[in-house]
Amino acid sequence: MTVERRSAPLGRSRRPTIKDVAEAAGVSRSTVSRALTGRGYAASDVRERVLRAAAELGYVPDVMARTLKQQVSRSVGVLVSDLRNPFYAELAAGASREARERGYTMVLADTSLSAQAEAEAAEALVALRVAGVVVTPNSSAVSTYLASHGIPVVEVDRQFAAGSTDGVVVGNRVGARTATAHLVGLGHRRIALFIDETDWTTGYERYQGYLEALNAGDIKVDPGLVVSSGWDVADSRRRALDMLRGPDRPTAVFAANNVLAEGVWRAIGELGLRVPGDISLVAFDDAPWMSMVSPTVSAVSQDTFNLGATAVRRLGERIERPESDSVTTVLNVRLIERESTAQPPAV
Amino acid sequence: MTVERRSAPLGRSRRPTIKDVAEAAGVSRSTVSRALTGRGYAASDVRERVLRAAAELGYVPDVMARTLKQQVSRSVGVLVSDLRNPFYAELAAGASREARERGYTMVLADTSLSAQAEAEAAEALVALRVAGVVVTPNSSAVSTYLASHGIPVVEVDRQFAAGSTDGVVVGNRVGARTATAHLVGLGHRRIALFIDETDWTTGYERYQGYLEALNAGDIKVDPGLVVSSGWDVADSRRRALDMLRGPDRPTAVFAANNVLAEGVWRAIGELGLRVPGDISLVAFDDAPWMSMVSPTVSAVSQDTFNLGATAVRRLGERIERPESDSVTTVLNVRLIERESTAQPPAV
DNA sequence: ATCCCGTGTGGGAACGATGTCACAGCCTCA
DNA sequence: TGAGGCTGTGACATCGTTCCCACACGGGAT
Repeated sequence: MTVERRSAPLGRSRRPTIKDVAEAAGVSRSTVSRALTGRGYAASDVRERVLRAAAELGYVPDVMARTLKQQVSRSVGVLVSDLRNPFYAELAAGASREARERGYTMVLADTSLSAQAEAEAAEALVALRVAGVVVTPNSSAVSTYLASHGIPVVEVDRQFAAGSTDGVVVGNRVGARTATAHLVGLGHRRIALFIDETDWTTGYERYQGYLEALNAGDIKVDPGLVVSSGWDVADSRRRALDMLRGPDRPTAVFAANNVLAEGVWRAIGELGLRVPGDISLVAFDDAPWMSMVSPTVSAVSQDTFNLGATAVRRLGERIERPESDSVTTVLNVRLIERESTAQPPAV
Repeated sequence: MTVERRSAPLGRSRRPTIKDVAEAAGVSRSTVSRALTGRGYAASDVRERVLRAAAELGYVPDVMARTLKQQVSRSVGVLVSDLRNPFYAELAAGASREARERGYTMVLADTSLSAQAEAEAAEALVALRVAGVVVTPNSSAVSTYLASHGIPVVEVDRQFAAGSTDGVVVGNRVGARTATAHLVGLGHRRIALFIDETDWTTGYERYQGYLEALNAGDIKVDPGLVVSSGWDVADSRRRALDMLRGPDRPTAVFAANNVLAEGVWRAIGELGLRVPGDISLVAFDDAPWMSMVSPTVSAVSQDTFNLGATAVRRLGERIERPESDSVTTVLNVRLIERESTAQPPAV
């Protein structure tokens, strides 16, 4: 790391306040407020003068003062698990755009899957008096805490407080069932499931979808084929190596999210297995790499950007009508069939 | 999109203020403030009582009021171009972690490469009285504007206001030179450069690095091999198809960022060219897919997470000592040699 | 006894914006 | 002419917090 030195400090001067604008325009603070916000009377020539004075001074109303007075801010909090995961990044991007379109400032925190960080972030949001919060929750703690402070919450991707807070999720069960049924339809009977955990709604629903498809195909569930892997690629890769090196390996794998799919993909590559000749692979959550590798990977695609945008939209509605019944919005998913799935190898 | 209905509104009650805590503890507001902030005297038994009362009430100090009074907030703004690009997502993740560690709240906006959105975001940050801003700038406008409001700025990834504001960048020139020299060293003489634009410091430096390596190898620059592509994958892919279908195609391509590399990669795949047999590829900016595809793609890797973290750290220092000279920090990059680069095909 | 100092505590004025309220003009209509 | 209705403006209290200042109390030195 190299450091070069350059010059130049910068002069600091007091930021203009509404009072400065008032003096410059020769009117009172009240009049400036009315002219700028458009609430209340202001003669057109006066309004003109005020606007010009404000522009000349580069006046920007102080959100702190305004919020303090009005007791309601124009910012929303967004809490995501891990920005480095493209899923959450895209979700945040969607939230960001929708927030901007609705005139909200977005306060974003990456909770890094740590309960500690999540709690701190939640408290910071309460302190900021945000108008509402969108969260990809790890427990019901955040929703409960925020609700106790009267802050509207929308849970996105997964739900812990369904029934008492709004939620925006995707059709996890249907998606998982479709993906698994696709494999069954191709003739697979030994289909492994890689999943992170089944306590959350996402994992639970995907697991159920997997089971449903097997049942529908009259396939007995083999618990040895259901791998409850950890969070990261490394762990998933290790578990996949173990399983695929075994004697009685599956002919197909359904990976319940993009991280697990990456681990499985790497393991397959390392073992020199051919896809889909030796083994078929289908993933939940279509990550960019899946359409770039060879063979391309079939995946259940969720519109993640839209997921984030929808959550913020729902939050906006909730803020406007706090007393309405809570709603769970389910976005549809679709299976994209690519090259990684085919008939099982002849025995 | 399906919608289910669920029940339950929630009781709203006034948020506890410092006054409520004071009454509960039987002391004055001043004493509560001293007890909680630790500034000024407070007898230990009184402090105890106050802390307990605050905890019981679930009191969270109002950041708005505090900021209004103190005229300095504990939040920083982060402006990035496009969260959907893993580069910016990772940068934001780094910024997020560093901000949290330093006790700052992060206000993040995705400016979507639109000057309009950027200007709006900047104004929102001024209104929020953020302590400082980290930005991946598109012009010098933001830095200038924020500086005029006395808000410290750190430019990250690229610089438009070098000399007057701090910057955190990577060794673009060295990285590009190394990557190109790697190709030259393998025997390539027709090396194409895909680059977005050369007006920004990133593009300019990478271009210069490319030229330097060619010069060092006594290779005459062929302007026809320098492609100034647009922003997105689709555009880059199109330009790559054009070039690689041509009669006199290059034996190697250096793509100056991950988006351009993706476009080139897709084009190569569509044309059925073999990497590195027919053509070598090296990219600036190591994206996840580059180590997953086959063959894996050689790339100049920058520690993007660290880039974001460093920028926030630098911002923190600047906030503490506003008058010190501005500094440009250059993070080192390194070339990761993978499978996509080899000797040119025998003629 | 008086003064002074250290230790605690409370009163009250900010910070910047909003919005209610009162009121000053002016016009219209009875 | 006086009542009443508009239009337009300014004074002022308020939001929740901080922090300067005044002051009360007790003890030690004069």
